[in-house]
Amino acid sequence: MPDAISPIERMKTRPEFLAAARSPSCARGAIVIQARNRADDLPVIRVGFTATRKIGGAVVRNRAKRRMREAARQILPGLAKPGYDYVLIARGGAPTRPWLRLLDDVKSALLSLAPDSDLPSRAPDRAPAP
RNA sequence: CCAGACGGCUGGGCGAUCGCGCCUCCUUCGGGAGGGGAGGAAAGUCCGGGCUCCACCACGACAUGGCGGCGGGUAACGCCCGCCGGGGGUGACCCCAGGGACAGUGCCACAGAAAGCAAACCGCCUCCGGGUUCGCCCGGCGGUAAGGGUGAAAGGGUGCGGUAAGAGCGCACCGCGGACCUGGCAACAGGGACGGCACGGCAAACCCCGCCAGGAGCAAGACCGAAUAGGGACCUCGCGCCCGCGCAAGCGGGCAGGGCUGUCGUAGGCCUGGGAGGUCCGGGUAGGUCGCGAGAACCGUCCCGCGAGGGGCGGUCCAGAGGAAUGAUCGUCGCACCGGUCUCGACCGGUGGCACAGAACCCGGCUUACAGGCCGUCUGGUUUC
Repeated sequence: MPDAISPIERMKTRPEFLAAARSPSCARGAIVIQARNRADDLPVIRVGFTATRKIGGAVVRNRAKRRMREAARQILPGLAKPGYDYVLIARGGAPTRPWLRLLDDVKSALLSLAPDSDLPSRAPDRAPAP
């Protein structure tokens, strides 16, 4: 059933990111995820990645984006909702966090942001790994 | 073997499974196959160029900024090489903004009498006058710069002679200036008649001299080009009344009408005297394409040169993104660290250990960052033969 798999696209322009920034977010471990219901009829899932200069230089930022991109490639097809935009923001531990823990962070954050869960209250930030 | 100096290289290896962007080919348009995909600094953006557009389109002058031993290399440089001079080191070697102070102006703190025309604070000495306890003391006209003291620096230094005391006053050596000679393309080096010491330092103070520089930058710039709004031309429909010109189309003027004059009424002034639809044209925004990688290229080799480098021949094609690919995970080996065993050199186990760091138009440099490892040349010391 190929029609059940929604296409995943990349977000590229600044207005898209700004729109997502006003949406509910959830911080888990080394990442923060913002989810926005675009409220249009297109079933596509869109993803964007952000790593600010606060976490390091170009090497660290690129590494964080690559790991988030790989994690999104593995996790999103099962947990993302069609018609939504997701923005993954790297926190300090994103380049060095163990890979399986990083996958757990993404899964957990996506489940918290699922539209079924009432109360979009932000979960308290889990303490970073020791 | 130890310590050190200099130059160069490297920047984890192999494999498996997924994946990314680019190019070529195939395709049943779902995709598939193949190729190639970060650095020595890609960094800082500090110099020099290429390439674009703008300006002047010739050159010069001025201003501003930079550079500054000499010769060479180079497209060019503030870079590099060789040499010279000065300084440091036992040495290999390292360091130096290293033009001009008789073109001019200015400054030299503190201390000191005096800091640039030379002078004289404490002193020293002849002579004159006075005093005297006969050691000398006081005052004056002069001579002098040896000694003292200050300073970063006090108008050559040491010694001998000389003198009333002194003084390049004379002499020797050293230092300084130096016509000229020799060597060198030159910076400069060696010698040096003679001069008898006259000429202090600061140009990273202004300045002078010589040389070099127009400005902005790939978000440069070129091409294609929607939608919407606005501009122009043409066509169709519409266009109250009066006057003038005209056969007509139409043009001009006036009035009505509309707008503005904060609002309403009245009066006045100014502007306009109109609209709708369609087709086409040009400018131009979003967006797209180019610029965008075969070159001051890389590899090998030969020749020239001490070297930087230059030349010949042969071969190779080697990243081109645009919220930005070049990755993720695992295994194994290597290295490091920790723990244990022990036949002291290995073995076993563990590690959330393995440098600095990511192309963005492209080259040549400089500077800065960098775990570990490798190679070469040389110096000093030590041991053995």
